[in-house]
Amino acid sequence: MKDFEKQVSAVKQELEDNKQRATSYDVARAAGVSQSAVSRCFKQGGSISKKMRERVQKVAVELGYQPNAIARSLITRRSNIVAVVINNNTNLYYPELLVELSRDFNKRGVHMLLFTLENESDVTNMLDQVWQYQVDGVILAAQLKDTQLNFFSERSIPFVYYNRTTESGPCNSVTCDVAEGERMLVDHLFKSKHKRFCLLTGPADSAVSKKRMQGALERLHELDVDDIQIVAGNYSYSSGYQQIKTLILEHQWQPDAIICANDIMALGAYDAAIKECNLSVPKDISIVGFDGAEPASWQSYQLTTVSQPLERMADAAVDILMQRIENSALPPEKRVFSGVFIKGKTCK
Amino acid sequence: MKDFEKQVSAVKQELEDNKQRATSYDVARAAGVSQSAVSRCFKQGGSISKKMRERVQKVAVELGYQPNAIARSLITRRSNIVAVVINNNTNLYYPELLVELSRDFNKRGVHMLLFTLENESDVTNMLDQVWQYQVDGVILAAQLKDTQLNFFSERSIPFVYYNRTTESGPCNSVTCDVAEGERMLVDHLFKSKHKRFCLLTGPADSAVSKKRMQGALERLHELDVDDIQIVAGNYSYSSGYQQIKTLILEHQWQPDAIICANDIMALGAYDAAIKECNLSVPKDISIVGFDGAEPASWQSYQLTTVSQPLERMADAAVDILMQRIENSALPPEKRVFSGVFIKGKTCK
DNA sequence: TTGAAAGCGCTACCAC
DNA sequence: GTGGTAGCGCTTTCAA
Repeated sequence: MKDFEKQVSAVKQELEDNKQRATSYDVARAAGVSQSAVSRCFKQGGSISKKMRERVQKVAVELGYQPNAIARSLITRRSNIVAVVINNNTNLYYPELLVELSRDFNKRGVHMLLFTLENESDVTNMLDQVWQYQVDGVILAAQLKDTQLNFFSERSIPFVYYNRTTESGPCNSVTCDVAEGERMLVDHLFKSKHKRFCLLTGPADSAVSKKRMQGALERLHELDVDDIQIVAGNYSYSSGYQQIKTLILEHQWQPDAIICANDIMALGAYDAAIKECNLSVPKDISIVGFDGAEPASWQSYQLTTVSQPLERMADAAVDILMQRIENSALPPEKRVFSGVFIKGKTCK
Repeated sequence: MKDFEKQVSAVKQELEDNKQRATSYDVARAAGVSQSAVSRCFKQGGSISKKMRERVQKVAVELGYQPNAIARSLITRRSNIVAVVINNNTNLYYPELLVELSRDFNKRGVHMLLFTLENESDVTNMLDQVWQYQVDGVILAAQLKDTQLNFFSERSIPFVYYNRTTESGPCNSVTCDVAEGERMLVDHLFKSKHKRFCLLTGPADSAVSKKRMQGALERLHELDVDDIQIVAGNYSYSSGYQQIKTLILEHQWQPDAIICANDIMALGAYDAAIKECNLSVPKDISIVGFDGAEPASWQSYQLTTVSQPLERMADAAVDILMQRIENSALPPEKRVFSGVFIKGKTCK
């Protein structure tokens, strides 16, 4: 055994005895080089000779060495971690979003710290954590108060609002053109002679729902439709089901079109109309949603809806965020995508 | 203005000028105490007088100081971060899992680093990241090779296998008793005189699917049923739809019961039977799934299935993991939950 | 109870 | 290209 190998196994033994993880210093010792050399070896574009790199890498593998990301972050002030904040009581359209985001971030060597919000106290807690963990940036798929958004600006933490934006003032955001989408839906219904409209909303505190319903209402008013009933749901299948059942059977008010704030609720409305009210869709009543959620396309439903280009929106959010992380001087950017009208079979 | 306040605002100004984040040292300077005192103030059970605590906290708020979690982790060797690894091409039952886990972990002040796996290279990458980021523990809702699991053991990183377990040898795992669940389903079908069975599997590389199908098969064999056809799906709605359509229309083989590896695929099978094959469910054909996914309970479907106690399973996983993080000497533990039979309306 | 000093593992900068 | 040295922000001894 050569001296070199002897040294490596001695260090290895020592680490195992003390149940310690290998540090760059250990690798340096074992390889007989300086600690700086080890560091450079693991850094992109570090000036290092081929010989040295091979020598160090061999030892590193042998000792199971990987640079400690925590220590690195401490000095570079870059954690390579972004926070993704979602509001779990809203739209269940998000699971697919997470997969998309995760894919995009991983491609860039960035990791996702996940926060799911349930109530207001979770928000302040999340803000603290984001600050404590020095995350490089934040994707916000949850509504925050303006004062809470200021938290990020004050600390120069770049963030991107997903599926929502600020009304006044600039910020980074990625949204789907909701007004346009609702207009397509309303126009489609109006052209086929629908007269009595029911709007089934999401939770009262959902800005997304508010925006969507507002979009539909505006267009209806433009078209001089005024036979409109607004019913409060909460995005869930069962709320759609219950509310439509109640509206038609108990309140005896039967619309000829139901515009829902999201797809899942629309499916609940669909089932209620058919199973509870003995109506035929779309003959007796038309139903439209919004999102382009998976189940909406299932054969049993084939919902008429507007599909959000999820993948492109996620890409955009990641793109905007990463740009702002690399270069904090970049001005804010709002990217708006058009939804895609899906004809479906729930409108006559 | 008192000297004290003067000092605070001087430090504050300085930080703002340099766009720097407040450190414990800054707080110490502003409050006229030692840096150690500030540190103790933010540590649970740090020995510190009430007066000192108040003084420090007031300044900390003023300067927007929060301890830097990264620096803390470096020295405590505890990141308060756990990795959650999910396999995105499998069962879409997971979104709810994430919300559950997130809720549980947040309650304990622990954060989730999310990894979604798409292919084999993602696994090795994930392992590296887990190691680099010094995560305290791992929840594995994805199948890994035994050699990959060793990675964790060798480095004493506690992990919990979710919805899967090791056949041989101990490990921490939380599972649903699949064999028992499938037995309930098969018995239910058998009792109502079903004779010709189709098994619709998940992706070939899914251990969960394999386990479920195996459970069903074993019971069928015990009951001396041998008119069985196995069809390969991939967990998705469309695979269920296509495969059943093909089986019945093209291969002209019509089972009287279809046992699916998961719920979503069962819904696809259901729709195919009705829309494509003009069959009536459950009169002509019975269909069962596994999971207790949301859409399975929708009025249009009311699928007969076995529901996994998601919330309790998630709780258990978090519980087992956190215990191992606090005390690494704890022996491995496998917790098995019984699924709940949901009668539904897709079996005669 | 308090403060001084060491050091976690790394990168960044400097000479050489 | 290479090695020495300082120091990121914190916790943790150890004296006082």
